[in-house]
Amino acid sequence: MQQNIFEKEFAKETVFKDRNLVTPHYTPPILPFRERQIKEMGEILSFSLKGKKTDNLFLYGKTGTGKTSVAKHVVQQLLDFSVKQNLNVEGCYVNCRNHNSKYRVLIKIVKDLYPEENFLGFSAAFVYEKLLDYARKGKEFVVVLDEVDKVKDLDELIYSLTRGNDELDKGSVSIIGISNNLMFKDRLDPRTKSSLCEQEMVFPPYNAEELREILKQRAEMAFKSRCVQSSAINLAAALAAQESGDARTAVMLLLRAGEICDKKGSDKVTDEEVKRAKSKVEEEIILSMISTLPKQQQFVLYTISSLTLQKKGVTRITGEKEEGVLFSGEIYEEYQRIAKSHHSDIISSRWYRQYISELEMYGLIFTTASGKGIRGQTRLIKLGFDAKKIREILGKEIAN
DNA sequence: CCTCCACAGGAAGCGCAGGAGT
DNA sequence: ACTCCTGCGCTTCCTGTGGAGG
Repeated sequence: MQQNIFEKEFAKETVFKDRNLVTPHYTPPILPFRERQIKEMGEILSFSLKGKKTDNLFLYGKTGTGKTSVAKHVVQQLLDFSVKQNLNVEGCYVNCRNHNSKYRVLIKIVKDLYPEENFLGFSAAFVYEKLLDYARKGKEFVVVLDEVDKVKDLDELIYSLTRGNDELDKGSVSIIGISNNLMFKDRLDPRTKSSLCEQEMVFPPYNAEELREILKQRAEMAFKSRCVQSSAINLAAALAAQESGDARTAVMLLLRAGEICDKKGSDKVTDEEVKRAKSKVEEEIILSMISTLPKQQQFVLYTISSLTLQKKGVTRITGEKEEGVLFSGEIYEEYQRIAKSHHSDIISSRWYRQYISELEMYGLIFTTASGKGIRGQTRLIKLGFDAKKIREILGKEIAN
């Protein structure tokens, strides 16, 4: 008799108790080291329970610092409490990466309010009225806009949402904006800025100590008991902390390490698996950052990684030596050659500089102003990740 | 000291796509 | 269906800057 192909997979030994709990989507019920932010946010939102409009709130901090988790957590608690006490508070979460225009955000909100109806195709004004109708029933409405910097016409969205408050005598609309881009705030229309940022909260990165606690807590929930060595947790925390203090990377390390264990039939996560997971997670992070970049920007980054591999280092006139540092100008020249050889257009040097600034913002490269020993004013550019990996990944990306 | 270098980065404008208004 | 409008990606043009070199 032939064996069902799933039988073997199903019976396979695993170190996981519940694998879902170490995926990035999962929000744990307890958020360590964010008590202050939770309390502060709770205080701000509590006004809605008394039937008042709460201040709009803007959260920022790097990726994996718990912004989304805290926001979801507090809003959920608010809604739970509201239901229990029979109060008129309503909330909604929108990820603006998927809903990246005023219209799409409004559609998403209204669809959450009226799940059985479909508003796709209706005019923006109609959808907006629908939203106000809802608030007119005396609802205090809290909208969480995650990755709010991705909205194309953000000024108008914020304006529309806040304008609602003037037209309503009962009920209100409050906004919680989340962003990991600090610069973005300064590019906003001053009016938008002042209304969105009535209150602000900063989320600092976690340090190694804090990450260790977080991972310990997750490991206990997600893995079978005694399947994860404590030294492995320490290592994962240390690795994530020196990279960025990003809890998401730290958790991903644990997840991939566990998967590596399962694959080779081992029943214990040790330093060895974490080390191997590190390279895998790094690749995933690089790929997720790189794949959405414009083609020309990919060429620029590819050029930087190629040159980094070719050159051993720059000797300054002062005698000190630095590894893997490139001049802005030489990159642009090489970029033109590479783009040409791919029969691609070539961007102007001005726009190239713009791309360089963006790459720095994403943390893919580091730049420093040329100081003593270098003639003229230029930027010295250094890769933020392993050159070989970036070139390898980009090579595939550019090919298609 | 002045001049030149090798860029940085602001301002203005251009062509295009996609949405709103009619 | 048609114009009009607007944001976006990009170019062109330009002024600014810190140090090298004479």
